[in-house]
Amino acid sequence: MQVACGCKAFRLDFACRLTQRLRSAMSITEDEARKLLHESALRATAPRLAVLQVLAEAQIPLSHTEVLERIGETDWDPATIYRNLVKLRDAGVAPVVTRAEGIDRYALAGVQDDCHRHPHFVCEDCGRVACLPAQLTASMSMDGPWAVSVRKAMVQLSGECPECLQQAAEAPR
Amino acid sequence: MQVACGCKAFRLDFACRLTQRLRSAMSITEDEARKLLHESALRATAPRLAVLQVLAEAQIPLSHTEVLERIGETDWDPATIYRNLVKLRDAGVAPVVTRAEGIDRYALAGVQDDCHRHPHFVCEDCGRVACLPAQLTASMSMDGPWAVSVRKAMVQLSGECPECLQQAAEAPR
DNA sequence: GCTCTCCTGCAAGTCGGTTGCAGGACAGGG
DNA sequence: CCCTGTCCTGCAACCGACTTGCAGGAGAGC
Repeated sequence: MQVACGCKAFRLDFACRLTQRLRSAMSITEDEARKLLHESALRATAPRLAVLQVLAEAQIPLSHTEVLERIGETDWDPATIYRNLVKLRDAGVAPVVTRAEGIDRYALAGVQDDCHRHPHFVCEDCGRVACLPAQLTASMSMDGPWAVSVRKAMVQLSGECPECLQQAAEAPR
Repeated sequence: MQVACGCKAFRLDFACRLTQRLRSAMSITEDEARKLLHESALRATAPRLAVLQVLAEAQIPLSHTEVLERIGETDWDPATIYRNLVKLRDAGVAPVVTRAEGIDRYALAGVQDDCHRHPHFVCEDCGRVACLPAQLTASMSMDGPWAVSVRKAMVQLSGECPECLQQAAEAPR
């Protein structure tokens, strides 16, 4: 529950454009990472650069735990990695693109053309997440490699409900 | 991560038909509840009947915590209510229709025409869940009471990924 | 270099979900 | 109507994701 500041959307688009060049690179040089952080007014610390690197290399959205695994053995605290993900998320650099199974997964904005505004698939067995084509139609579930896999679909929208909007309008802080 | 048994889908449809008559009633008599449980081979215990009652009265999907709140002060253990929800879910009587914010919410199958196979809206402020029209189109976000509310949309599909399907085929248990 | 922030490690705490165990309650058969 | 096997319940844990307070340490502009 937190209020999104007005500049958030802008920053996201900004970061999107900034990282556009990474699209097919699937990795990021330290200089690029530092520049990206600088543009977002974030300090370039070792764990933060590592998180960026991991997210850039991943072709799928990663959860906190998955980022930890990919980083491997370090003496960085899990909480530090977590806070870095939150920072990057708030800066619009690495938005949460899926909350499948109640687990937030982050992805570098711009690594995918559409900033991950496409459906995601969660495996009920292994828990891994995959990206699905944006033009998801009824026919899609009938052919292609995912045909037999998709068993359930949920469409989830979020924002502020009319009631809360009204309350906010009545009692502005 | 658990394997769905083959009969699950059948049971769900079965329960759907069974509770079809409850559609607009928004409540359930004890006899109806007992019958419903009997059809699903579940014992009719006091907490279980209470859970059914609460779910039937609710017009929206409820989480474990919300069910507890609606039941009010009792000496039933929260774990008992939880296990009852799980039982009802597994029997197809009360499937999880949304996992918004990582919280499972259950709804009586058949209380809604479409067994809740429509999009759900989660308020980022109060956390409450609402049901949205099934025929969700781009234009929908432009008019109607939800117009200004919807800020984010996620499409989440799940099942077993091709890789896991193949492993299961290679090493059947 | 200096200093002001921001960041980190440590430790703890929240919350939803889940489970083992022993005793108690339900329901069908006798 | 009782008996018995099975299912259910209460209690008390545990797990994993997410969060946060605090004190000390490290970036970055001047």
